[in-house]
Amino acid sequence: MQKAVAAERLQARTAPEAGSWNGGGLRMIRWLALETDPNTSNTRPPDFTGARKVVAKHIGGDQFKRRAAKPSLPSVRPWFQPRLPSSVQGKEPVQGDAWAPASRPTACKRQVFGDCGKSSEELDMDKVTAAMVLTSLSTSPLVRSPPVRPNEGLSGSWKEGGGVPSSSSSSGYWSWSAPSDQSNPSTPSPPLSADSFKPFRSPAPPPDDGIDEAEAGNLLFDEPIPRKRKNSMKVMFKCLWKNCGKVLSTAAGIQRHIRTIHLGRVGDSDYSDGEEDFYYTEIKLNTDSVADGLSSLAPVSPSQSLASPPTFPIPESSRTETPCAKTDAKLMTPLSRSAPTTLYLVHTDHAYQATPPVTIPGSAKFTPNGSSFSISWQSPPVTFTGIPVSPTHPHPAGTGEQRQHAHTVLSSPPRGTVSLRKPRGEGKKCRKVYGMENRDMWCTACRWKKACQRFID
DNA sequence: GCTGCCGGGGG
DNA sequence: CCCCCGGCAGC
Ligand SMILES: [Zn+2]
Repeated sequence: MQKAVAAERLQARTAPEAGSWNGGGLRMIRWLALETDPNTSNTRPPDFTGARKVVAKHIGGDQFKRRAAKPSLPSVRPWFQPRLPSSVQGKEPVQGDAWAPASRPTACKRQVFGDCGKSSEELDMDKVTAAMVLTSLSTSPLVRSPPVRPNEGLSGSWKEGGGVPSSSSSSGYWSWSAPSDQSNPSTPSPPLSADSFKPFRSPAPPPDDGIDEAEAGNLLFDEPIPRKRKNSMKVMFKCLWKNCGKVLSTAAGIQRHIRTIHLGRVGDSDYSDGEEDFYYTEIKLNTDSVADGLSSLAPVSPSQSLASPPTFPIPESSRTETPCAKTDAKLMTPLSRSAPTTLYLVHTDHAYQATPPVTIPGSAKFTPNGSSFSISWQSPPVTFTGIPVSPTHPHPAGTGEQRQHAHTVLSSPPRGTVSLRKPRGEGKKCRKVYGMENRDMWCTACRWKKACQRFID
């Protein structure tokens, strides 16, 4: 079996240049395949060392060239023997249910959140967003970014947007509006209408924001769970001013409201200079928007429950925020177990720990043509989340703090010309494992400087 | 600099 | 065919 896989893989990876391989390569594959099996290696003539005519050139190229084989047989064996099983095991986890065991603990974490139905990122995002919104209503990452909010703990993505006020309009206002918007403690500035502000108000904003977020998510990944609503909703305009949740049915109205109430513009004097735009957003209201809003926040959303088999009740819901965020990458695994999105997630996971592109196809034919690529690039981005803790991803991206992962990010990856070159095997190969001195123990492929057949990625 | 390995070549 | 190696590219 392994052989088959190995061979296939070899073929697959070389597919792009299949032509060359077809020639002699294929043949070689066949051959190498035989050798792949641990047992077969034993089969090799015991005098394999003797076979080598080469003596040591000098240590170069492959470093030390084939040095006169030492009487390694007996001594080597023990080394080699144990190796095999290990190698097998080594790959087992990756391909198989490596995650199965580990999943349990992580799963718990996930559960805490109570939302297991959807993709973790999305959830996180939702969460985060919701939290933010609650804290200070006024946000709509995608659309109009609210002024300010310089240091945002969580997704710093929009920071940019917020930080940069529209050039037009009086910057003076910005100066003070910023602090006000930021945090509740001391908020002298906005003379908002005290009436409309109260804990109750909060729920209102979240819904729409949440929706936006969610929809964004839809764009990025495919949303498994059907979102209710969508039909019969009316467009309203909501004031995003800190504690003002005023909702008006007309843009003009909301603008006026903002201009007069929040921006302190006197009377009607000047028409909208556009600044108001930043303080309101249009929302689609459903009859029971409130209920919805709550549900999105509460872990017991109906839609979600459907997807998640909540094994554990997990009462407390306290600050699980942070931990969850940090684990987001891993969370996917456990989640996959239960969620319908399994396949997709699994892919991600594997791609993550194994190797990016071409290697993924465990067994399927998979041709290096257009569509398939999506897989390769998809995985990385998926893991993203603007959250600080960017896991172990190769993409250094240089700046650790860089914000702006942006939702747009997704669009870029696919484009491209793919066939870059092979990603290059990840794990250690014979050469590294056994070392030059034990070259005899290498798999044939390695000895021939071909793709290793023993330690396949 | 080391590794992995493609592509090419020699016997 | 079997085997080797130059040389490139990722790390
Ligand atoms: Zn090998």
